[in-house]
Amino acid sequence: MTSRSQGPTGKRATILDVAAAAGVSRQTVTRAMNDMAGISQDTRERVRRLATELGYTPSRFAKGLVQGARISVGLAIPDLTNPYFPAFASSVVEAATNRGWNVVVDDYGHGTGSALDAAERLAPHVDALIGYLGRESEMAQEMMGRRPVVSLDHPAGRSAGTISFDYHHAARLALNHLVSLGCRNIAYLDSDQGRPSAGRGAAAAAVAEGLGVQLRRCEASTSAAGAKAVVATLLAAQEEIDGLLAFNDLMAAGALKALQEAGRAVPGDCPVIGMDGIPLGELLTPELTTLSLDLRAVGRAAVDLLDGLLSGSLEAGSEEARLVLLHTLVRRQSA
Amino acid sequence: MTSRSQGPTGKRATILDVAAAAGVSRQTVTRAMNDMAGISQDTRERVRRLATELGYTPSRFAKGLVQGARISVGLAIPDLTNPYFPAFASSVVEAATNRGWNVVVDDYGHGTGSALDAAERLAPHVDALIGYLGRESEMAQEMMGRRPVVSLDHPAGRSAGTISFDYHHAARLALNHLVSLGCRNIAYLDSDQGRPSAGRGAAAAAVAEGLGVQLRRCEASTSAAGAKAVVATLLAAQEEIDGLLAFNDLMAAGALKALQEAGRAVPGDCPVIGMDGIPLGELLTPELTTLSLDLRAVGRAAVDLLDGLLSGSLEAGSEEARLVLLHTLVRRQSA
DNA sequence: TACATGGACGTGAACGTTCACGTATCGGCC
DNA sequence: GGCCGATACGTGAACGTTCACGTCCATGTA
Repeated sequence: MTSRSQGPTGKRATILDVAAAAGVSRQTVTRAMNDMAGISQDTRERVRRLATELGYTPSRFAKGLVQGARISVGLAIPDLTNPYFPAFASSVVEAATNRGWNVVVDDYGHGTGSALDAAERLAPHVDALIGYLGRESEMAQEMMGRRPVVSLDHPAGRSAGTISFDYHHAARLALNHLVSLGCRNIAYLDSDQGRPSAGRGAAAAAVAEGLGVQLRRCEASTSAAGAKAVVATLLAAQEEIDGLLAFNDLMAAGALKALQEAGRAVPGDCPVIGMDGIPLGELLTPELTTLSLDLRAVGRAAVDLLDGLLSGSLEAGSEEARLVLLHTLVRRQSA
Repeated sequence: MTSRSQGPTGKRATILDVAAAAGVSRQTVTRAMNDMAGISQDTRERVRRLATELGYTPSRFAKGLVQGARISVGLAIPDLTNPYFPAFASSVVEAATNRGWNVVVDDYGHGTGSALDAAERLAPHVDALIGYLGRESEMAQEMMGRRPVVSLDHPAGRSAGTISFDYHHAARLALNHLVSLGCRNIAYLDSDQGRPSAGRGAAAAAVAEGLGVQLRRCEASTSAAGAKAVVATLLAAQEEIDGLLAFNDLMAAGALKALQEAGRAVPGDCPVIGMDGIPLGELLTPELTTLSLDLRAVGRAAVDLLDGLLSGSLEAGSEEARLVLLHTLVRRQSA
């Protein structure tokens, strides 16, 4: 309102406009804007004033072109609405910021989009990619060309780096514990899309078989509400369930609700174990026993990996670029 | 490993390298890479193959410089660890993606950083800024120059756009309800940093005075654990509290825990009301009554506002660019 | 034969910076 | 008077694309 000199209409002001207005050359404007030597205090201030007056903002493209800009990494996430992912994203952003990197976030879950859409959107704008890409990590790596992709929870993928989890180890921890509590008819509440973590259910089944335990697998949408509904019908069908392991903590929370509403005591009648250890678990009643992951460590690891790949100290696709992390059993009240 | 032609060391391949390798001109490479007309199928494929072989990735800077690139907006967030912010961020990302915009996320909370640090990091890389910036929104707008800043929860700020909340309205809803439940000694559990929402406590106090109700204000760190600790000591001190309103849902969750551990029934002995309506509330026991905000609507509104400002249909700093949203009382079990 | 048509390609210019120089002016010193 | 060193500025080139032209050649057409 005050000065509409260069409103949203009309071309944006360039360094030359400022130079002309100040009656100096490009280079002097550069010197003024970037606090360089070789310019008088007077000129510096005058140029600065003129610059803000004209609404001049240096073009990040021109700057990037000539200087080679800071690294910017894409973060492809299935669903920021599931508390697991913000916890992870938060640590990625922190680690990246510490290195002076930018993070461009894409959430491909809210539509019915695929990870590939996210990769496609991000690819032209980033120097590297981190994400839960599932089987689409291959194509994503292809789209990124030489630029490294760190893909989580998809060990089979051919991305430059990989972070995955030992689900057999996790399942052993959980099932051993449930068995030690006396559970014999254990339900495994799986995610129906099985998008990234298809391995979880298979591992649980394998371990259960090894232990000689009955494992009833059922599927629900990856949300508390979905899990609640499925467990409710399971209980209504008089299924003999005396222990429950869930695909993730959110689904465990839904299961807890269903058990509670059905009048089943937890852990008394049916111990419940969640997975991944999101902060939410501690707030539930009863507090959720879970296969915990140090989520901040996961984010840090992803960025570390990327750093190695970008700097060349780690070779893309090599053994050292494939990390496997372990879950820990955190005992709280629910089991 | 297969072909290290242009590893991380050595300069990156440019369009000219590809052109030379293919024995064609720049323009032909452009035509091949961008699916343009005026090129034979043979050449297109050959160039493409050579390009991936050389690890050629078009420079986003050069491209942006000549074409004027997609809009990218910065999102400055205090703490992705607090479930409120991912819920908000998620809707911003969705709305932005729908418009073909990029979102660069910065979480300034994990260090002891200020919003200004985030703005400083983002400013060189984005065309606009959305964020919970508190009083630093002024300086942030200054750093951004003509580029619009939409600042949340800081109505006094001089940013181009503003989204704020009517806390008097919210406090009336909550306190009226508590009073109608028979509460007379109500505690207001405030955030100690009061970073963005300093207005919440003041509004609650004012409304309480209007209603002639005793309002005991106490402060805790903005987390479930912090809230739990403070409420626990409050109860241990034998304070006569028969109702509680919390700064946000996360703190309400902590309060719930403390009440439960002190053997106080909720809502029987002490109804509890949270604020903002994050999804977490439904998973608690008892389910949390809250002053709910349509979080997805907040994000959409922010992006809409930005769109108006960028397109020029909305004037920076004008009345139309200052939105005020209302909380709604969602009754669940806790009050 | 002359000339238009169109497909497949090439070339100068432009985008907005910064870098590495070059130049003018002034004061001081021998 | 001549030279030196600062200080304060200006200028060509480069960064890697795309755009708007131009060129060349084969094919058809009158």
